Amino acid sequence: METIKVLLADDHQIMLDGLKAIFAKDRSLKVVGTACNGLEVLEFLKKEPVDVLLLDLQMPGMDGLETTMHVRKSYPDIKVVMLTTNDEGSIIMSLLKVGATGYLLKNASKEYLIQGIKDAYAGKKVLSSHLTEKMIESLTEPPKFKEGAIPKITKREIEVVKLIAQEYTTQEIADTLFVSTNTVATHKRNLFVKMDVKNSVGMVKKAVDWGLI
Amino acid sequence: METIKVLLADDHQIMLDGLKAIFAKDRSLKVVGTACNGLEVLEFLKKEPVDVLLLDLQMPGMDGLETTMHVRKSYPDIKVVMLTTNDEGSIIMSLLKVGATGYLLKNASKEYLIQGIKDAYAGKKVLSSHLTEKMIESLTEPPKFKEGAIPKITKREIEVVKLIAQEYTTQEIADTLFVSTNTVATHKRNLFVKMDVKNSVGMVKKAVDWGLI
DNA sequence: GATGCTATCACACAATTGTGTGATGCTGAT
DNA sequence: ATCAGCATCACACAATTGTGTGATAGCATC
Repeated sequence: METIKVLLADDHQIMLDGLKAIFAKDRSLKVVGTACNGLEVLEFLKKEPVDVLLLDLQMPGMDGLETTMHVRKSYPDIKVVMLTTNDEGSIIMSLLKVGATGYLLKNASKEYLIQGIKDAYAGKKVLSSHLTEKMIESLTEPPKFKEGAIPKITKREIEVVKLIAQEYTTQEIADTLFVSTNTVATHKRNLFVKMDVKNSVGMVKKAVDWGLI
Repeated sequence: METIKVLLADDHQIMLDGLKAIFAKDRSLKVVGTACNGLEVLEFLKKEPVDVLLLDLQMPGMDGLETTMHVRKSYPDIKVVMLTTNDEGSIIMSLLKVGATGYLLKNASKEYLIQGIKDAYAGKKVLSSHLTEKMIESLTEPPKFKEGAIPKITKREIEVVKLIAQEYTTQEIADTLFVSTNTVATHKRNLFVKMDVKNSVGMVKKAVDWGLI
């Protein structure tokens, strides 16, 4: 089996040392370098090939998210695994969207970490099972938490929001719903207050957030 | 340990029989009824309490997705676990968003099924590990496709988009970026063309879609 | 050094949006 | 039967947005 070349990035030296120690025990992994921020990572990549990048989410300067974006762009074959204490669902989502291959918690066991790197190298998406939960929750729950504050939006109002989101003009909405522009304007007016936004842009954004659309 | 009351719904009698046989082996589960479509499920729920609903995604009449929505609305405490052969990421997402607690494959092992029901009952989100992969992919891949068509948006233009998304007025944007309102208007104008939208609402929506924000 | 792109600005005008205020009929819940 | 909430409309006016048509200057690339 060939050796997997791993690059570690974390702004805490202790963490780097710890990880190196952990990976040193496994013959199939080799830590080819370390970096303490995103820029150093990019520098390193210019000089040496890397298979898997283990990246801390929180770093000074260029953070994990931004670094991932850059790396994905220039080196699409490198697998990026995020390593962090953070377990906020929405952040995980952003990362996966940006193209991270995996997302592990810092308090994962040594074995889990090593396996995670191997899986990532093999092209598998890696996610701490605990995080899978979180992520699903971030999809499932939002409607509940956020919506604690969600006011009742009328059926009619939702129709209006949807049409606005489709770039319809007040006039066009009025025509579509067979009401006067005044009525549509009133609906919008009420929505602005209910949703606590200043204009249609804010309204649509929030509507998407709230899953109204 | 109290018994978990399970309601099975599937349009194939064989499947129902098979599931009943599987669950009969476990003392902590009790199949209190079966249904062959969504309407029957709702009928049953009116008469008897149920803890976990094991639902086939494909059913004639009211399908799993629709049934889930109805059940979630009227009986928010019932855990809905989807059981299906389908493993399309995007569908899973829809289900989870609608409030399904889990999603299992029909070819899962008996043990896995039983454990899945128990986990769901305990409030855990259940997802076949194979499906987790799929789901993540459905989040990861889309951006790649879409981006083929994404035009080059300038750094400055992105700043403008972001501010618009924050409900800033053209005047406010101008003040923030220390340029004239004319300049901002021009940026917007160019963005409308590049992004092929009619107004700020469409622009912001598309920007979110494209991950520009 | 021509060309293309970005960023900047002007000016005017049309179109749309947002606000203030007030009103009517209908419906479902109390 | 009353009352709250919804949907509907009017009218006027301010504010903002969107468009048409230029123009200039910097910068990179070819």
